[in-house]
Amino acid sequence: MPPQLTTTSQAILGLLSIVPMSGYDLAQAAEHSIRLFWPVSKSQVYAELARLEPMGLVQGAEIAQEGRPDKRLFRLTEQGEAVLDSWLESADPGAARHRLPFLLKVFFGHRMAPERTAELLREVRAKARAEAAELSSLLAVMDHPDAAYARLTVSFGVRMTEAMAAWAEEAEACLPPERIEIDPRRVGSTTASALFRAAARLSADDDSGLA
Amino acid sequence: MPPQLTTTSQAILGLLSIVPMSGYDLAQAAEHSIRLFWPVSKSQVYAELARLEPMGLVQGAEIAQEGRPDKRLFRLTEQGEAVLDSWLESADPGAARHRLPFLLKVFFGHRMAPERTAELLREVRAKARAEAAELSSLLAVMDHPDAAYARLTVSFGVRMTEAMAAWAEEAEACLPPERIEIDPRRVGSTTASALFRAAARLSADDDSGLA
DNA sequence: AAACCCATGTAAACGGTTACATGATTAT
DNA sequence: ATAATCATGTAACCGTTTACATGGGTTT
Repeated sequence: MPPQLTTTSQAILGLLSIVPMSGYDLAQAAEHSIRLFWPVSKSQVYAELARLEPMGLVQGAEIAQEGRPDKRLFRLTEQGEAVLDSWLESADPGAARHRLPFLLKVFFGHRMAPERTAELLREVRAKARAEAAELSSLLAVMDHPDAAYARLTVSFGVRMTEAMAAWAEEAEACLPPERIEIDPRRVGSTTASALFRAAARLSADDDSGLA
Repeated sequence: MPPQLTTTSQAILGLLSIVPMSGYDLAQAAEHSIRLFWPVSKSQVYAELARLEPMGLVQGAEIAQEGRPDKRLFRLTEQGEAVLDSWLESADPGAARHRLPFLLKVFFGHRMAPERTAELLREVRAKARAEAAELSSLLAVMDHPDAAYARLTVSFGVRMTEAMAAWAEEAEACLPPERIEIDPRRVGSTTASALFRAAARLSADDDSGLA
């Protein structure tokens, strides 16, 4: 019973379940495949390998090379396969985490003239459209039947970026015509209540305020 | 020139730009408003306040209370407002980061019978649908005109969760009928190449393999 | 009686990123 | 000449989370 593997550890095991690789290869593979939904930095790859090997989940073999540095080729051990598979087999999607600075900026839109937020929204839309296009053309090229699962993750990206672009467009049209003035001095403001209580999934009545 | 504020710092400033609040209030407000796209834990709220106050961006005032613990009410200083506004005014959306464990599981679907992945996908769809419904009913209740920007962030959530559910449904239908067998022993496998080179946005030819 | 709300923090760990360090080979 | 590729790592830091600590008041 390995002492609590992180999702990143499983990611490393998973990549090694495709081909045996060196740390260098792993870092590149991660960058070119799972980066968009589970980034793994180069240093962390080496750190993970150093953790996983003594646990017996992974095994490295020194490969002498000439003309370039020697390397250690890592492969999944049987124990490693078992650990990976037992993680995969639980249908638990795990906790998704998002950090989207631009939504913070939108949320605080009351500080700005609506045109500022509109500009931001156009930026968001442009980026989303560009990414959607890139991913779509990637999808078109991924015709190898064995890449079925990889294609699903890319099509996820297409869906999300398209939805994002659509939202940004709609949001721009929904922008208030005038700047929303919120005076923090107005203590117990209905605005603050509306903002904070809303998300609390509670009643739609009462306006006694926060303070 | 404050020495490099984090996005979380800006989030605290932003919340205080709505109403002056105690650390406790801030933590709750964050939990009930920006949590889905920028989570801030209770401890971190206090840590941020302790950083922001000596920088002069925020100022706390002791409020004596009876019947409950005293508290410190924090308000934005003029300098704090300036810092917040200059951050908001740049139309840079910032770097979005996602961590979606279920996409990792999908990506490694070749380890499992397709039915296992199908189960996962159904789980994902159910969760997404539930969240979409919750956010939609939230939206319906957020009718206060001053909550316009907050509503945009919620409608973003609706869009994303709906897109996610739609993807999960489509993905389930796209699942390969048979398990994809990938033998890592087959060094230089075309599969590995297809998976890893694909995302590199490069040529669609050549199959010399990785190793 | 037990649990939760208000209110403030500290301490420790964790997961992860960035920068640094080294060095041969190959491509531009 | 310069930069990029291959290859492996270390060290320091950063942002964040979790658990701990305390204590009166209110609600169930």
